[in-house]
Amino acid sequence: MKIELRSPLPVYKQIKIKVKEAVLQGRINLDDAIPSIRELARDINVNPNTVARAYRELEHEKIIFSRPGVGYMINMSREQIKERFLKELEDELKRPVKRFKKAGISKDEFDRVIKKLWNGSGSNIKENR
Amino acid sequence: MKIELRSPLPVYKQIKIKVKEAVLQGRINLDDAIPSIRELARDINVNPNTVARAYRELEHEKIIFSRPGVGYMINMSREQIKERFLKELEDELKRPVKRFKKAGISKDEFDRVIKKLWNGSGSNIKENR
Amino acid sequence: MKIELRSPLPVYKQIKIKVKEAVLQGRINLDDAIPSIRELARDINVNPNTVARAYRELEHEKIIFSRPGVGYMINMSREQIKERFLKELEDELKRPVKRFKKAGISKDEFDRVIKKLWNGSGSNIKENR
Amino acid sequence: MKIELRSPLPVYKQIKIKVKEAVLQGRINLDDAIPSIRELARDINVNPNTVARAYRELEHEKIIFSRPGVGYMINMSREQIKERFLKELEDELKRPVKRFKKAGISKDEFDRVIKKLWNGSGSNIKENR
DNA sequence: GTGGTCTAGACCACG
DNA sequence: GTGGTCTAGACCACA
Repeated sequence: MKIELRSPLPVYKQIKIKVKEAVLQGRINLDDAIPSIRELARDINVNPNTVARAYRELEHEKIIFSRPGVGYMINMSREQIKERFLKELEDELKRPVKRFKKAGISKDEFDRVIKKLWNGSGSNIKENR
Repeated sequence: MKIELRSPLPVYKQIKIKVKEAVLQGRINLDDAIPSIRELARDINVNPNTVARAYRELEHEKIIFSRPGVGYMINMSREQIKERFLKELEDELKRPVKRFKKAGISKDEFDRVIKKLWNGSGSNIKENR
Repeated sequence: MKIELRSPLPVYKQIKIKVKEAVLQGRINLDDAIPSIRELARDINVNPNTVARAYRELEHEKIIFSRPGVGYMINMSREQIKERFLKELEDELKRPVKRFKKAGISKDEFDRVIKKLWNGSGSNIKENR
Repeated sequence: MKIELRSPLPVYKQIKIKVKEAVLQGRINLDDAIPSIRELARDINVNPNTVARAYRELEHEKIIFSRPGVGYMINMSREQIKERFLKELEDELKRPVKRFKKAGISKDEFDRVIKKLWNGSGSNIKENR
């Protein structure tokens, strides 16, 4: 797991995303254990409180669950998480799309941008909050 | 100009967007004056410092220029601002699109979401920062 | 006389410079009249108060003098004004030169920049305050 | 870091320069933390808002980056900052040099002034904005 | 009147 | 503790 420190996206949110992505990519599955808070914190070199916050929220979203004394496990199927993920991304796209329209930019130009973004996928540092 | 004080989008950023939109929509043009800091602050009921910050940043982006003792004027043609605006929105869309791909979501599903967003354009209060 | 409205250099200071330059370039001479406040204000499309301020300061510097009922005349020889002008420019160059040195930039690099500036002289809008 | 409160150069601009100089002089390096807003504000006895403004602008210039909850870090190599610094100083010198030429002053006289400025480097209080 | 800088102090999110 | 936003109000220079 790689955290982007220069990103304005808070670290705890980045961690949440990474966990979900790991399931979506099939790297971990339902009932699998995920790294302990302290282990992960050491690995990615962040404050354990930050990892704890990410896990706490994931637990609250019922994506993971904690087995005291054992650790955290995945609590949701890939399909369910995918559904959630789609909804989140949709929310994130809402505002820019709305701004496109409000600025009087044509659907053609919009489609061109979207296509360009889908095809070109180089790594980039900047993130949205 | 209407500002959403409860939006997670900071007020000063909302102001910046509104000014750009006003040019894109042809409501103000190159060399036109925009409302004075104090006037706009009164109008939208925020502190003058907040408006000043928005204007200052627009000035750094060369979208407007200041004439101390006179006011702020538009410094960029509609076309130039449009270009900038497109780039900004593209940047804002980059991350979510990349996450779409990373999550192994198909182009079909992606297109479906995009289409839905473009068509359904009702106002919504929830925004991302 | 052309005033650069987009410049951060206040208009009244630009006017002062222009008057001095006119003498230095031999376009006006000792005891010649310069445009009246209202005339100049109309010409360059600025507030008469602004021209008045420029003239007042020029008078205070003994570069012009007013003959009530007649107008303003040049009060200083080209040579004297040149001397003043040199001193002013020297003052203006002081700070950047100092910063060059403080930043640990070599004399060679400095000389290269100076040479480049002296040779390349295209028009530019930006000014220092 | 020493700030001249009486200088016509605004405090926030002085802070920006000091940060850049610190990197140029090798006192701080890429990825190093710089003093926190509140700490620096206390040290140089100015309001935290003033420091925040300086840092914010440095961030927009990509000289530093912020990790909310952690602090600000240097985001640019010494070489990159040097390049920027040179360009800034060049911009600052442009106007006065142009005026030298416009006033019909010879290259010899100009070189004499430049040489004098480079050699005589005593501290001086008067500064241009 | 205008913009530009600065202070004092509040409240929030992040780690 | 850190940064980020915002308010309230002061003082200055410019037109």
